[in-house]
Amino acid sequence: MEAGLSWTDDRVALLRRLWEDGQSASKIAAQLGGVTRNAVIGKVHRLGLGGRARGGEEAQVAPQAAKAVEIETAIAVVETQAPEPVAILSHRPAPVFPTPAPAAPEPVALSVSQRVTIMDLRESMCRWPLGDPTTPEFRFCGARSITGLPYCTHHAEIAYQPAAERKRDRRVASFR
DNA sequence: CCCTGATTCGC
DNA sequence: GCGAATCAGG
Repeated sequence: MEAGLSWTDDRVALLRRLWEDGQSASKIAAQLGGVTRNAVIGKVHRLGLGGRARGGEEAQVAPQAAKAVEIETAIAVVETQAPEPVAILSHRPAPVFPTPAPAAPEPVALSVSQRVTIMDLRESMCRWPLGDPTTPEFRFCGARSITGLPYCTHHAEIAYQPAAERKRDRRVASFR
């Protein structure tokens, strides 16, 4: 389902854009998907884009890129620090996807939802998707993931339900 | 330990 | 051409 990942014209174009925009290799790799930061760096050099961040001294992040990251981070921080009204749990908005069965409201102690953009998502963070991937509001859970797994304890329970049990006790993972 | 890019070199 | 391994550094 995810085959043919290679340096197609559009992927190269995106790579160029992001690299020239000052994004780091690892972040670019994350956005491209299917490649490591090494692959990105290797490609950058082959494209002759290398030597960025040079010019005399060490220029870390491009101003505009820094600004963008700054904003993204600010958003993440705000959403994280915001009191996150516990009440919202008992009064949540309608699910994005149709919910066939009532599906138990998951009384789980969601306490703090990190919510991070792909920019801030790291290996040790829960990769459970939140929201519509096609919108800028899209986020990943971001909570501390279980070592060796891509999800936090909460989402791992949803993601890895025993086949047998899942058969009858099916619950809809409406990505919320 | 987290991260960064740079380089090498077998494939 | 590709990218893992490795290196050098913050």
